[in-house]
Amino acid sequence: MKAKEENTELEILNAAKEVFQEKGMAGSRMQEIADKARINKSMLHYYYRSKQLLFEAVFKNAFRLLAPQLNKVLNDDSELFDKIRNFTNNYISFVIRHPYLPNFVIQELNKNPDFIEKMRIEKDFPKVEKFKVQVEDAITRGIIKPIGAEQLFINIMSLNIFPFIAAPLLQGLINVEEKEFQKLMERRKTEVADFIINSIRL
Amino acid sequence: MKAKEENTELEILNAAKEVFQEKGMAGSRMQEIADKARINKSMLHYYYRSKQLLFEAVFKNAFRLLAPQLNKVLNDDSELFDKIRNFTNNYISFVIRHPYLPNFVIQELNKNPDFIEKMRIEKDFPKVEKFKVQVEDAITRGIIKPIGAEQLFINIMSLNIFPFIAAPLLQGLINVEEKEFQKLMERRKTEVADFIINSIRL
DNA sequence: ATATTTGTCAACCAAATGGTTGAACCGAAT
DNA sequence: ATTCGGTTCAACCATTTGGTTGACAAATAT
Repeated sequence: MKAKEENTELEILNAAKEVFQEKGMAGSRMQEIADKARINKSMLHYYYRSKQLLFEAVFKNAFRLLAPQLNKVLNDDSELFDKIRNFTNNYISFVIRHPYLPNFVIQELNKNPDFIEKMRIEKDFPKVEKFKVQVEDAITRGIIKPIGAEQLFINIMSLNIFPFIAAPLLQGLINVEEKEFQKLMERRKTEVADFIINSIRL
Repeated sequence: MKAKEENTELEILNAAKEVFQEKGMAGSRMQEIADKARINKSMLHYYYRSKQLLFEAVFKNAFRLLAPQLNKVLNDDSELFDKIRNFTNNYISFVIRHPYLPNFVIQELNKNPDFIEKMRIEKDFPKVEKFKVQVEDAITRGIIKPIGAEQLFINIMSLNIFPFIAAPLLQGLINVEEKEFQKLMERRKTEVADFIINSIRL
């Protein structure tokens, strides 16, 4: 019965992912997850004991998916400008594959800031140190203007992540349909990198 | 008994604001709002009929508070660079006064994109047209490099709003305490404006 | 083949939750 | 003093919700 067991467990995790990421912890219902996984509600508790634990499993999975993306900026050996261009160009593809994920992680971290400490233990938890060295090095070598690595990192994240988090608001303000907004996002793949590099290049 | 009536109604709205903005629609409990307003739960329904309507009252209020901030970028007569510096410098003060507000608006708009249409009717709903003219004018006058007004607007919003929305995540990644993070945000008041202007200035 | 463990479900359960009701209360007008 | 409209609350109510139980089926081990 091994196959089936793992199957059900995974089926639950996938259903839970969909529901939790779309509606958040508070807005999600165990029944909806069970329905989506096409199993009985008892099964959820059989495999994950409680809503809280199921949620944490989903959250950890989500974070483990997001972390490598952040590490592309923080812990990659490529040259700074390439790195910025690469991340910016790739992030949109990531969002298309996991539309609710970044916002989900950010929101639940807002409601439960302690989670970040639990995540820090993980071996691939993104750290800023290496990036900091790289930025400071680029500054001393006269490649970019002086800027705090933290600020630059925040800027890269902001410019890439925010438009997707605030999509409905921005669509409303700019007054474009979803299709047109997607085109704007598509153009950002290159424009945002240029925007950043223009700003820091010497 | 007029005074008391308005008092209770306002007291409810304030309590509801606090609870809704911190926990979102789904995570909020009518009882908690009643407790915070120091009144009976029945009063909530007496004045606002249902959770949904109370929520919408809070949301509209929140949006009406946020709109003027956005209009400082979109519908202000000041010169482009001043405008960017001004907005960037002021936005942090706004967030300190209303820490949960921007995220609240964005989140609930995500869960209910139709809300933006209801808001568009309001007379001070921010529109991008005027800003667009200003940016295109600055481009033809050779003051800034070519850039879509929409992209520039998204960039300004991203760089200013995102750090507060993702504060717990960013704090975790950069590995600083709240105090230190606040200092980073304080520095952004000027640095973000420079970052933007550096990027677009000719 | 038999016992044992593992997986699945329908039926339940207690607590929480949004909402309702009816009576009491209060200030103002008659 | 009485009436009357608006205000307040305690007690209720129906439904939802996370979670449990006990029986049964399906594998696995003996």
